[in-house]
Amino acid sequence: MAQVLKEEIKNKIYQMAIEEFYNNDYKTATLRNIAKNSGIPVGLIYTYYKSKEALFNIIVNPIYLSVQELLLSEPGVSGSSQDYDTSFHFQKELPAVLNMLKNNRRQFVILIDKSKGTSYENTKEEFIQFAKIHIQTQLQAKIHKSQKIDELFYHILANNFMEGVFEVARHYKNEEWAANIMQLYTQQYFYGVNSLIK
Amino acid sequence: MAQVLKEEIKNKIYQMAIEEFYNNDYKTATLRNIAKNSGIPVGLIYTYYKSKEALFNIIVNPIYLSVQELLLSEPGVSGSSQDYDTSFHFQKELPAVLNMLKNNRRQFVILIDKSKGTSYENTKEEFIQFAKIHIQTQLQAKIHKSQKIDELFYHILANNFMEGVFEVARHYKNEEWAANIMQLYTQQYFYGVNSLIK
Amino acid sequence: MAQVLKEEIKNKIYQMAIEEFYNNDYKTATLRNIAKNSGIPVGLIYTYYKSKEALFNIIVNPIYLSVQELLLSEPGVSGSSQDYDTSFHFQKELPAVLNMLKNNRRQFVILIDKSKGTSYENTKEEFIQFAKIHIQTQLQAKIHKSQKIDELFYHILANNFMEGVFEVARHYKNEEWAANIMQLYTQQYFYGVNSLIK
Amino acid sequence: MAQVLKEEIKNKIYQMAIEEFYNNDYKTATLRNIAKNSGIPVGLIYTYYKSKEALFNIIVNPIYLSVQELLLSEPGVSGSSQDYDTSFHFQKELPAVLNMLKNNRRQFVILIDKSKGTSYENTKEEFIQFAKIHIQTQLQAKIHKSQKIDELFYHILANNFMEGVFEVARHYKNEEWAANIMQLYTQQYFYGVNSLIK
DNA sequence: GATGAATGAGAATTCATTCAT
DNA sequence: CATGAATGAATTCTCATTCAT
Repeated sequence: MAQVLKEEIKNKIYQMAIEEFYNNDYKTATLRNIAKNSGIPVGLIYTYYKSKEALFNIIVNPIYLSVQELLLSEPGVSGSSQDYDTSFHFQKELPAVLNMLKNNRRQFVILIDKSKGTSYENTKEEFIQFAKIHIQTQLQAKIHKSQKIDELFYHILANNFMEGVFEVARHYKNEEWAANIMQLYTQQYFYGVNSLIK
Repeated sequence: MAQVLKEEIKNKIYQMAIEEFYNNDYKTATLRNIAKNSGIPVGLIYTYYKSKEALFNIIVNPIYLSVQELLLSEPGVSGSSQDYDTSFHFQKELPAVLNMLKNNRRQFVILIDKSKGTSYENTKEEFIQFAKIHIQTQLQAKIHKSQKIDELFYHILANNFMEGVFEVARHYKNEEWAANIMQLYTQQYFYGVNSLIK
Repeated sequence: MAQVLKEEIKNKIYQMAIEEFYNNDYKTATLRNIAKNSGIPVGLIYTYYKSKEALFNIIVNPIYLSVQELLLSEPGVSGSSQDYDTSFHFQKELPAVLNMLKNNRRQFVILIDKSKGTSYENTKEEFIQFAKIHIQTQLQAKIHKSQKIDELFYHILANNFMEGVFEVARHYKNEEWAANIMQLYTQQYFYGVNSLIK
Repeated sequence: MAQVLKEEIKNKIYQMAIEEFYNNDYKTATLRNIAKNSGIPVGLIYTYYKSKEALFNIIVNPIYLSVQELLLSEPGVSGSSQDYDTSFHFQKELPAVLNMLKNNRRQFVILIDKSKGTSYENTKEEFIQFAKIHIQTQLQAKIHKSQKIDELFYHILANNFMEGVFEVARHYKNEEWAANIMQLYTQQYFYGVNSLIK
């Protein structure tokens, strides 16, 4: 039961830390607030988490890893050649993404928007880099060799694409809504991208 | 020459403040760092700027005003009916945008990405709202009445579009490069948007 | 016992703050000094009091309220018509005043003499105004209509009268002493005032 | 002419310093303000006055000396034996006091009310002590030996009396007004005092 | 002598983290 | 283990005074 109690407290801290980091920054968030909202003394946080940064990491790291995995996964052999749904093999990952948003959207937003001052402060950029590689690979296979496209343009496409996900995370309503938005916006995205290909 | 010296230091502080705010946040940035990098004692900053926030405002306000003006300007009478170049009358403003980026891209990034904790913290959202209104107006005129589109989707489109500008600002190389990217990316954007209109 | 310790320190700070504010001004007093004299680090003050001003207020506010109440109280029905003991119904309040001086004379002096720069900086004047109203009412009922007395003279009488209380507070020895002084000085005051009435 | 100019500047600083010390405290007043209001650079103050405290002293010292002199002067042989006008030989000094108020009332107020933090911070008390000695001497000559009066009561009488002067200084309107108030208030004061003498 | 920028010593305040109980 | 007070470093900001020009 002590164990149960401990888990409860640990979890309460975890939840309130999400609340705090989500509403503020890493820097702006205070352990005092987290403790107060958890109904426990400040010192007790250190029984469960080594430091402010460790607490932040535990919130953010699982999402970091799983999103990283999604973004690094191989495109898979999509034999079909429909224009857009194969691009960036995104359709395949969509359910996983929606699931992540459903369960952990706030951790995701913290990771992306509130991590300045932690070791995750470059995560957003890193994710966009991963997306960029996919997009670049796919597009370069399709466009005419002579058509020179700046590296950074792929970056912007990637950013654009990823920002769609971030925005859904930031303004999340419910699963259906998210699925709907994502469908519309990937359509818009891929039609747009295909327009670049003669 | 004392006068020259004064201007030099004031300017040095200004430049180093841009550096500091750009690399950090408003909150994370310290006057200590700005002073150190300017080679002056901290207190001297107050000879030139009233406070940390005043220094921030002086960096950011001119850009705020000019971008706001761009976003609030009337669409103008585009007689032609080519699909995308009339949309959001963006082509018209392009030169002004490129010019702003050329001269003040870092101030712009600070305004957009680093202003948490200042009176400008909602600027990014504000700008996206302005863009959203344009986009919504234009799209609603074109799509079939029966086609129901979530408010948030317009928001995402607007965010997406604006993020293109932000990204160019964040990774700016040179004028040509920016012009080229912007051209590509607005094309991609508008073709994508048009795909939504049957 | 930790609890006891806590109260002890809080009280120590409170006492040393009275000491510091009493010997200096609000502005001149420093938390550094208060901390040093309390044998604690400066930051610890903030564990017990929200700010310098909050600490000041806690010292001064109770006295402010109780004295205000005394000064606003109705004259009451003094049937007798002896000249001076009805004037300004002061005799009635005397015990309360003596009690206040006995227990909180230093807080009272701080409130009156050291509050420049706080929200209490006009308290002395405010109290004198209250006294002035009483005095004016009483005197105007007695003097001949034709006798014109400058508004400011009532102010000086009120100031004079109140200064008697302030002086007792500033040089307080003990209860008996205070009672004695107050008796003498109100007598002197009211005989003087009566001399003005033909 | 350089000398004339110098005198002008020196005088301007002097005047603006009076303004500044009068409206604030010694501590709260700033040389920056004085310089700004004098239309000169801060550093120039140091050409004419050695330090902030020196400037304060020059404003306040002449008044200090002349009031001190007034208060230390011998009662003189007032042959007449009217009750109150001989007491404290005040009538004799009245013209000098009125003259001082007319010309230097603000310096006087600064000396009395704003000198905390300077070497003059005890002047008010000192002056009251002087007055007390007079009052005590005079009263003790008249009252019955058996009547024991506390030392501090004389102090309060003295304070009371002096506060009358201070109040006139603080709210000074014009010479006539001052003379009138002083007459009324010394009357009130001495009748009151006489009431103590059987 | 005049100038006003530069200096440096505080002041209030905030927190992550530690540690005695 | 739990507690929350204690610590100390860091931050913004203010000025009297000095000093190079």
